[in-house]
Amino acid sequence: MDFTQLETLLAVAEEKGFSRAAARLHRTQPAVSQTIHKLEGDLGELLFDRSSREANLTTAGEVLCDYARRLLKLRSEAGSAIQEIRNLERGRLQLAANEYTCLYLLRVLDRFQRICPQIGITVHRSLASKIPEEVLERTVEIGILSFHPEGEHLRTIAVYTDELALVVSPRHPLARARRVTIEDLGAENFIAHNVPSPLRRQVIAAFAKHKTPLNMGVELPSLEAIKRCVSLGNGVALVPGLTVEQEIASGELVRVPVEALRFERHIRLVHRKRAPLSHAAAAFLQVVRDLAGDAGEPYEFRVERSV
Amino acid sequence: MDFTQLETLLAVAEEKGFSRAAARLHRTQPAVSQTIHKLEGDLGELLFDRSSREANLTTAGEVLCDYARRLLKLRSEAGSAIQEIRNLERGRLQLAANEYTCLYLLRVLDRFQRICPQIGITVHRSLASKIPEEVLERTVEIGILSFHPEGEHLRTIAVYTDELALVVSPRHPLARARRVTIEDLGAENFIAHNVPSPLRRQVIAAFAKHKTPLNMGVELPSLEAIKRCVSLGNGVALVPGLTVEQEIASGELVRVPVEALRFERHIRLVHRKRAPLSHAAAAFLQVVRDLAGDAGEPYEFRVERSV
DNA sequence: GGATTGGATAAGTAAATATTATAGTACCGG
DNA sequence: CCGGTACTATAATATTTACTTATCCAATCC
Repeated sequence: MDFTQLETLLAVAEEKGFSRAAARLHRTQPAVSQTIHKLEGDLGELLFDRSSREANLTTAGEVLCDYARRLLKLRSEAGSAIQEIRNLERGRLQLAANEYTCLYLLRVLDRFQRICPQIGITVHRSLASKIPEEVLERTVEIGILSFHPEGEHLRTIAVYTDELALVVSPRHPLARARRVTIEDLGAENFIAHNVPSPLRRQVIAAFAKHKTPLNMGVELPSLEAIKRCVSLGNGVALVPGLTVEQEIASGELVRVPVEALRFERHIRLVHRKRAPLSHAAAAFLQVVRDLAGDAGEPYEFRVERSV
Repeated sequence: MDFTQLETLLAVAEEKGFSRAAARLHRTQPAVSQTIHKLEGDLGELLFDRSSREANLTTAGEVLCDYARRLLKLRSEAGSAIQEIRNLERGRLQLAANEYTCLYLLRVLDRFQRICPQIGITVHRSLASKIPEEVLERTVEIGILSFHPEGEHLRTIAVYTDELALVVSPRHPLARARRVTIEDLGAENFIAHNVPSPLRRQVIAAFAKHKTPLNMGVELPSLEAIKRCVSLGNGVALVPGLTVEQEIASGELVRVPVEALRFERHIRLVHRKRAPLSHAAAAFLQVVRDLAGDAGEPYEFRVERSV
C-alpha cells in the first residue's frame, strides 16, 4: 500500500471511473487498472464493483478511501512542516554560553527574536572550557566563547571585541585621578577571577614588565561577586567591559583607564565546521553578521582559521 | 515521499546509522543511502548530519520522523480495518424487504446477529415491486421477495416455502367446522389485499373452477389491517401463513384448512449476479443456507434460474 | 599513523510501473 | 434485438525506479 495507490483509489472513487481517474492523474487507463488491481491483490480484497457502467466502491473500498484521505492529508502536513522549518516558522536553537559571553548574547538575542519570532532558543549555561566539547558532541549547535578553541572541526567567528576595564569603587582615590599608570597600581589589592585563563597570564606579564608588584589578595568564583567586592571598596579588578557597562553607567563602579593594561578580549561563536547548519542557526549567524554591519565596532564578523 | 522512504528514515534514525539500518531492512547500505538522499532531494532539506560516526537527525529529520511514525501507524490501521471487514468484525448489510418478507427476515436476522454481532444491518422497507430495481441500482445488496423477479442480472434463491392460510375470527362459525370445502366459502365476505399479485389471480381461478362465488367486499392496503378486520369478525381472508402465526398461536385468529385453497408462496433472496458479494452479504447467505440445513422445511436454499 | 568503521558514488541489474494495442462487457437508442 | 458507445481488462513492450556489487573517501580508534 503506497501513496500512489491511495491517490489512484481516491481518483477512481471520486471520478466513479477508471478512465476518468486516469485522465485526472495524467496517466493511461490501463495504468490505473493495474494500480488498483495490484492494491486489491495486496489487500486480498476487491475495492470496486466494476459490474456496472460506473465503478462503485465496495465496503472495503469505502473504508480504505477514508484512510487514504487521512494518510494523504497527513503526508501533506508533513511536507508543510518541513517547509516551515525552512521558512523559520518552526525550530529551536541550542546555544551554549558562560556567565560572561551571555552578556554578548543578550544583545543579539533581542534582534534575533524580532526577525525569527517562531524560533525557540535554549541557552545552556556552561563553563567556558566545556563549551567546545558541547559543540562537538552536538549538545548545542553554537557556542559562545571568549577564547579561540582548538580543533580542526570547529569554525570560529570573532563577533565582538571587548576591552578589559579596571574598575574601582566611586569612593576609591583612583576614581578621581587624572591619569593612572600601571605603577600606580602596585599598592592596590587586586580581586581576581579564580579560573586560569590566557588573560590572567597576560596581566601578570604586564605587571612584571613594568616591575610593579601585583597583589591578588582575593580570588572569587564569579564576576558578580568580584563586582560587588570592588563596589564595596575592597580593592580593584580588571574585568571585561561588557560585564560592568551597567554599573559604570549607574555610577556604582568607576572605570580607570590605564595605558599599559589595555587588553582586548574577543567574543567568538563556534560551531561544527562540517555539520549542516540548521536554518535557525544560519539565521542566527546572519543576525550576528548584520549586527556587525549595522552597529559597527565593537561588533564584527570575522571567521578565524582553525588551529 | 513514500512509505519506503519513511520506513528507511525511521530505521536510520533509530539505528543511528545507515549500515545498521540497511541490515535491519534487509537491504544494502547503498540502497539506504540512495533512498535517504532521494528523500532529502525531494524535500529540499537534509535529514541527517553524517559528519560524525553516527548519523544524527537534523531538525527537519526529527520533525519528519514524527510524521513518519504517525503515517506508518495509520497505514497499519488501514490494513487492519480491511482485515476486520474480511473477518466480519466490521461492515453493514443493506437489505430490502416488504411488509410480508420482513417476517421471514426476522427469523434469519436473529441467527445472523449471533454469528456476526459486529455487522450492522439496515432493512429498507420497500414495495415488493420496487425491490428488484433497488438491488440492481445497488441501493441494497440483497432483496427479499415473494415472487421470482425477471432480469438476467439477478440471482434468485428460494429460501422459504410459505402456505396461504384461510383465517377467521374464533367466534366465526367456520372456526369450529370439522371439514371445510371451497364451496362452503361462497357465502363468506373475503377481505383482500388491494395489490395485484399472481396469487390473487390464482385464488380467483380456484373459485371459478369450483363454480363458487367469491365476494371480495373489502380491500385493504396492509396485512395488519386485514388481520384486524378478520379478527373483529368482519369476514375471512387468505393470507400468507407467516403473517398470522402469532395470531393463530395466541388464539386471536383461527386457521381453517381448505383443500382446494392450498397455495404455496416462495420467499426468495435476490442479489446482483455479477457484483462481488460483500463479506457481510456472503455471511448472510451462509446463515440462510445453514438454516435450511439445520431447520429443514419450510426453509430451503434453492438457486433458481434467471428468466 | 595505520586499521577500522561508516557513508557516498558509479555502474550494472532486477523490479516495478508505465505505455500502446487489443479484446471483452455493460448500456443506450433505433 | 442489435449495433454503437463507453468503459475496463489483458497482453506485450518500453521506461523508469530501485536495488546490488564494487570501490572510494572521511572520521574515529588504538
